[in-house]
Amino acid sequence: MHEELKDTMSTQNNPPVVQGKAAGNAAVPALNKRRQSASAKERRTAAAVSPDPVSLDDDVYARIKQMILTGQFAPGRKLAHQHIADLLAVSRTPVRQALERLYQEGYVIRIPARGYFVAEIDSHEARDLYDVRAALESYALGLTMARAVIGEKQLKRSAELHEIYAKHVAKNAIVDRISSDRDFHVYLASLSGNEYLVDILNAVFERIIMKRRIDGYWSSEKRGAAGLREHQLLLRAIRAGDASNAKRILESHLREAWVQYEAHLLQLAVP
Amino acid sequence: MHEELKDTMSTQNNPPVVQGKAAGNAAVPALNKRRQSASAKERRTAAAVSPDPVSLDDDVYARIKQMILTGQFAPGRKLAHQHIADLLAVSRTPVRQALERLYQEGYVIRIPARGYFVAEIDSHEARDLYDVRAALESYALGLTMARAVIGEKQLKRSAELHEIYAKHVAKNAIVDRISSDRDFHVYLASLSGNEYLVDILNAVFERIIMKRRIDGYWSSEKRGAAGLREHQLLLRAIRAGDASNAKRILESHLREAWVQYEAHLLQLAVP
DNA sequence: TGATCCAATTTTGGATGCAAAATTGTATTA
DNA sequence: TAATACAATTTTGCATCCAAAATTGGATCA
Repeated sequence: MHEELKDTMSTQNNPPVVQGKAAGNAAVPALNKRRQSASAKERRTAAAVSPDPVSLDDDVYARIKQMILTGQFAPGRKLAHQHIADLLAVSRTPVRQALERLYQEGYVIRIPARGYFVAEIDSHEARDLYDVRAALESYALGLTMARAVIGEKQLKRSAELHEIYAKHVAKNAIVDRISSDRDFHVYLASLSGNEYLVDILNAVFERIIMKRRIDGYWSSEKRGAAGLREHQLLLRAIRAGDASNAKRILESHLREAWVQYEAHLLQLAVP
Repeated sequence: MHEELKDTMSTQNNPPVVQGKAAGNAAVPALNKRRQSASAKERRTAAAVSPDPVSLDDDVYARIKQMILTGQFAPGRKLAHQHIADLLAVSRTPVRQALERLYQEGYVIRIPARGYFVAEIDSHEARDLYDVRAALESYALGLTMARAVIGEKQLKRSAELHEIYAKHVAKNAIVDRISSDRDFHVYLASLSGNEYLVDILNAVFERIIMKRRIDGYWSSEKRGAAGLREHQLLLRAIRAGDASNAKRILESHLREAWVQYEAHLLQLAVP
């Protein structure tokens, strides 16, 4: 036990005015705005002018995360404080701060006296991710159909996102296709009104996309086209207010996506 | 852009031997062992003897979190570095590190140049939490029934956890009841084999329990007894391999739990 | 009495210092 | 040549220092 712990939930310190929002994010990726850097010295002064008083922490965090997501920092790679600090031209403090955050989010692992390393994702975890994704999306859809009122605006927006996705499929623009697919799905989930769920779903998507990038899995054109049709069916069912059908379509869509990916993983493992 | 970024996913640095496990935790609470402290100076030397080389960071993190969960640090309260550091007899560095982690997990909010504050949870978020809980548990149960083989060992363990819960209900040991209820549910979810899901579920539970503590909601004895019966029915259905029935029971169990809590929240809001 | 400005103080956010532990590289020995 | 020992170097993990910003507490003025 420790001394002087008479300091409990006493009256001390009034809550700040803000409160209430901004909370509510466990499995959460950056809700934090980003900046494309500027050296440490610049910052202090620049911040006064710029309408973007983001801390250096956030900046460093975003940049390291980006490097991990894009594969510039490969899985397993060691992330030494000094090295990263030199690379980004900052001191070690914000780097540690950022690594801690990434550790919490699971992008990085930490071995007590040995440091931080970019996390690996095995195929077992990939399956877990797909399952969590299905759990969340499916439940969100149920909520949406059951209690949210889907207005014209929402339908229009869904269709819009669908169109964007379609365009990328047509152009076979791989990276854009994947990110617009994500946008479509996350938007649908967001109609449930459950922000917490959406936050987690976003984090899950980010990891799935990272894993896919690592595995070089961009799925086939055939899958892209099928996905397109499935989205279309899903939208139709939603529009029709047919909850059970919508759910069925979504679940089979997600299952199919996983099956294809799994096949790719197995293929990687064999030769 | 930045200089010297020719340092990409180059060969530099071999992966550490460990890897592979230990990863896979986004919405994750402490997977980290704890220690009941010891001042900074003690640590270095003590660590050599103690078989518990946990960092001070982890310790501070666990202790602050505990204080938040138990309400010693009330929602909205400001968490100033120096103040906490004095309280725990460490320097500000590990405190900042810990606060950052708590921020990432959503227990604390951060306002850029103003500091950290214990997060509030509104009733809207409480509902979101219950929904995410339902999404995860329900899906996990589906997975378990569909692909996991539930052996005698698992059934026995479930029954055991159920018994423990029953005992606490009987003794009306409130805190124990809640935590054993959590153990029961998390164990069932873990049978799905999806660790990622379990991690998130644990985080969700932790927040729900915190929120309930804040609201002084320990649920009625009546609800405790009903919950007990529902658990029993659930176990029976699982044992019988009746997936759809099990799922139905679980979902209604969770719905009921929420309805009761919601009633409490409404009651709080009115008078 | 109540609002406004300003100086003193606190607090944040970041940089650096430093001891212990881990890693690496080299020489010595078998 | 291969294994071990050990010294030099790096890295972690925590403490401390410091400038800029925010907060506080008066004093001043209306």
